[in-house]
Amino acid sequence: MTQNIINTIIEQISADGHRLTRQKRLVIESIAAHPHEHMSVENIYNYTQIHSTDISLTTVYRVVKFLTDNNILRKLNIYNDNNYYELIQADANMPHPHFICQQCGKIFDLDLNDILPQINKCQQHISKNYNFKIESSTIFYYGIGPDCRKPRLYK
Amino acid sequence: MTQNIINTIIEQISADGHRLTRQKRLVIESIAAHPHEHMSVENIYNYTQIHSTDISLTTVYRVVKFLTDNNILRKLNIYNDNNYYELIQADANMPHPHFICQQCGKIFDLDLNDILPQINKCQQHISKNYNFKIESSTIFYYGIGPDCRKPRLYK
DNA sequence: TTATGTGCAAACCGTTTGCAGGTGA
DNA sequence: TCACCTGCAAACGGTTTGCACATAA
Repeated sequence: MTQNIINTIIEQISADGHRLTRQKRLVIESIAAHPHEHMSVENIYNYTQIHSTDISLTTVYRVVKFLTDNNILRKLNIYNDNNYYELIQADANMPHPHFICQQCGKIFDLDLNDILPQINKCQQHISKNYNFKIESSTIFYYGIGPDCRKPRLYK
Repeated sequence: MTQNIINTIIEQISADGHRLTRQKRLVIESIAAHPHEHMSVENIYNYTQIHSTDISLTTVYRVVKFLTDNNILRKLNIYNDNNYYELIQADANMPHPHFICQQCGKIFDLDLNDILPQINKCQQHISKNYNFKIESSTIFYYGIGPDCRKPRLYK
């Protein structure tokens, strides 16, 4: 599973004629090992250090930029000023909202298959009424997540 | 109109027991004079300088933070790494999406009264299925805006 | 009068860059 | 071989902070 992700990315890189270095491989492995996390550059760097110190923070920045430019990673824009990245998988073109818990900071991916019709209706409305050509969207909901919603003490 | 906005904000500030200084007034006037723009701290600073040089960039940062903490401004999170701010008006609790033109960088406010039912349905779905308490949301669409969509040369 | 606000310069911190040396294809 | 990649240290740019002075209430 994780290995599949790694292989796919590596194939994509060489197919595009880019070099596969030790450092790129390290970053890719670190990201693919945590496919459902949203990681900052520093997070990724820390993961790489577990397996090898043979990579610098500068290079992680460069590889992350490389992966983002090549549509393997996507940069999220969350209001806490840190930049987070996530893997772009097969569902790349699906609207893909996130929920951020304001208490613990955890980021959740939302699967919106059930309400795709509503989402699409919104996009169509906007395209039509404003004459916009929509290429992508980022949707963040902020609030309190399930882990931080305290159970009632009595009912 | 603009004066209304200014008065409302000033009232709110003194009602909350905060001091009203020359500098705060300058920032508020600069923002209120352009109620439909999304401005960076530097933009705001530049507007203040038109009317008076009696304010520093540092103070603009501090006043913007003050206004944000007091729910007069809202910070937007757009992927181009600059922080932009907008006035929170009476419609504060309405979902309030934006569209960003990737060509010219212009930011558009979207009025979604017509499709509020769809929007609300999405939020309800998320709250229910994931057990989230949603407090706010930021929705950005990226693409090409009407000004940058070239007219066809022939049809 | 005095708690707060302000200006300046310096610190901060995430990110980028120049350069000399290393390495994948 | 050689174009591209990497590490280091230094630069960068937006933002914050410490401190002495100024000012609204």
